[in-house]
Amino acid sequence: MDQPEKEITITDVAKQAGVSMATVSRVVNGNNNVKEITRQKVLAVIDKLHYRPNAVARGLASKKSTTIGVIMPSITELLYANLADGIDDVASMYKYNILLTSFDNGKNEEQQLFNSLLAKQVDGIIYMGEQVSDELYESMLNSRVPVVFAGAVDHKNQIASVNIDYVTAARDVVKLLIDNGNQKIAMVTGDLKNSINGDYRLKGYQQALEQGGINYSSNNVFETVYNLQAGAAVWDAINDSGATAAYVTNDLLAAGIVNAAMAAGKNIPQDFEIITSSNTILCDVTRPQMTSVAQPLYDIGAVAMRMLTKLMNKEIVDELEVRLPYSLVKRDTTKKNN
Amino acid sequence: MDQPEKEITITDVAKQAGVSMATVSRVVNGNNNVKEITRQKVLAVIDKLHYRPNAVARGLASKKSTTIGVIMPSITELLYANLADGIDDVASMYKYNILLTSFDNGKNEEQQLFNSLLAKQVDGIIYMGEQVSDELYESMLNSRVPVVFAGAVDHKNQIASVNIDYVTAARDVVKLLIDNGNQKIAMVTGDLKNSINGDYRLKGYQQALEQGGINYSSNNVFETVYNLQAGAAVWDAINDSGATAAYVTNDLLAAGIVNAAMAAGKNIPQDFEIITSSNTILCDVTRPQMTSVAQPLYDIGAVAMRMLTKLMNKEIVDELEVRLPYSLVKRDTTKKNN
DNA sequence: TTCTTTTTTGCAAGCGCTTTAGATGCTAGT
DNA sequence: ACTAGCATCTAAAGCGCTTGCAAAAAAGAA
Repeated sequence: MDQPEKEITITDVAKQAGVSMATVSRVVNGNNNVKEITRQKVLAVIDKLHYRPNAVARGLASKKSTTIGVIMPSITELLYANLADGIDDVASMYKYNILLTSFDNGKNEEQQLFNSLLAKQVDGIIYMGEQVSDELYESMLNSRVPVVFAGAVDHKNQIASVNIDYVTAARDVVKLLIDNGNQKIAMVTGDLKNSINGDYRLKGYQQALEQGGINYSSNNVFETVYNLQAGAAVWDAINDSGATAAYVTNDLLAAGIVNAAMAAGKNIPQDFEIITSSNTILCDVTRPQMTSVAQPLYDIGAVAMRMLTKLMNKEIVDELEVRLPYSLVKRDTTKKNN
Repeated sequence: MDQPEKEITITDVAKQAGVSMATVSRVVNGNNNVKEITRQKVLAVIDKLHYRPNAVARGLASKKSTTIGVIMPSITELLYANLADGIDDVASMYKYNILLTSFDNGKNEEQQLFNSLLAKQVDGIIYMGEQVSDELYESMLNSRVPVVFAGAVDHKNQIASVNIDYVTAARDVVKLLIDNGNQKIAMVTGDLKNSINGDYRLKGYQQALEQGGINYSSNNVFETVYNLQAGAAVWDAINDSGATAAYVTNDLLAAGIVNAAMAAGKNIPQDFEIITSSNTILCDVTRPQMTSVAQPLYDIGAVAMRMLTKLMNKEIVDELEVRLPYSLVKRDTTKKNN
């Protein structure tokens, strides 16, 4: 009884059903060239034997693994978790499995992850990192399988990507802060080498200032890391700078700032306004609740995955660089107008 | 140039290096039976050709995929994300890739996910769901590959699992609430059919009450779902019940309650105390910050994965049911004693 | 040197499935 | 009855790699 019951293979099914392997294969793969009665016969045997095709063998023979690779920074960051959620749903909708790899920021192991995914013969890859090295970029361009960026920008615009327009999003919210009467607005950001921050958001911030007739000063840009402590730590500097509002690029960081400001006795939003950038659940948890750019994270992931299916399928993709609409969710860290 | 440059295979390497495939295979797999000079020669060719072994072919030939499957509820729930984080780290430490599958609670698709993972020839599976159907349980027991539960209990204690002692954890915190002078303590929980809630935590809650000489009443047990709105929604009922403290089984739910109570003008912790159960980042984000059972989520995931490696390796595992120590992190939703 | 051992290699048989080329059996047309 | 034309099906060649077995080479032993 307890002996490792031999796995049943396509041969077993073929034998029992009195047909060839090829026919079983056709039935399993839904190929039409099988007489209905034969199909039934085969299906019956499959059912009886609990036959389950070996996906590895299938992959080797067909050169398709029905598996996609996902490269992401920490899975515990809500931003990425939400993107992954969208990817996952669409992937399973199209019967793809997900090979998940994440990297500790810093170590340049992304290239390695990428290679290992290729070695596993994934049919496509979704990348959600922050900055790709030239080498990795090169690998992606020459890759045998399609690559799509989700929530990550390709400055050279050669790789498919799904994002929101970070520039206008930043500009919009900073404009709102200006309209609300703020003259000195801090931008609190993560690594500026990440071009979403350093190129796009910063540009939007600067554009808004310019349009509002406010001089830009790098002194108002606070570069730090994405965690609560950093938020608390940076608060004093922000406050000392005389800023009356802050545009923050990360919800957790923003939560830290909100709490630090509250603890310092600031009255939010009357004395200080804050807008954050991802609209994760954290925006609803803090008190006051945070106004935020609402990135359609789930959708970004979902659309990226959908795009990948098309690419894998050699279908034409009209637009390589997709920009999904974002909105602004006003909560309680910004003043209510009229 | 743009023609799909043929993938280089072990044959190419063998030919170029003037050795047999077998030798190349040995070199690649670190088999010792290769003369050093030969090894160097082969490695040089591998390097030159950028040879990368096809993991699928390897898997088929060796019957090992160096891939494990992970079955989890929503990836966006911090609890699971943290478990997954630990799993991921240890998995990559042991060179395993992760095939991630998640399910929308409710639909009984877990069995299907399990089967699809087996079809993909994973070498082992980590399960993090809440309740396994009898059918699925049976499949797991008879599975060709080992299965480990992470943060999920096996009431029948036949499948390897890693958890904390939910009973004593619940008892401890409820005892603390009693010691703090509360006579009527609510338990706010998710689905009681999930045995972590319905069997373990509830039991701990009851034990603490009993030891404190307080009568248990199911009226003080509030069963709901895990989100912010539910927390807000259940608050009135809790308050009306006359409870002066609550033991909550989920951080997001707890955050909802904290905020609702504060909004209702309650003074926390003087008027109302709250203890939650997972010590995720949410505990630090709310104001007041939440006292919580500190489940070592990352470690649970890591240990589960480590156990799985042993199981996959046919090593002996002394204890099938691992209980990791938990602690209690006192923050500001409970009174400071002296 | 010759015979053993031991170390290195190569051969070739699969792993379980897909897929192409061609066989077989039917139906219909003439 | 004979053949063309389809619908079905089978045979068998891989897919790229691992691995047991045996041969070849190298190293000792006598």
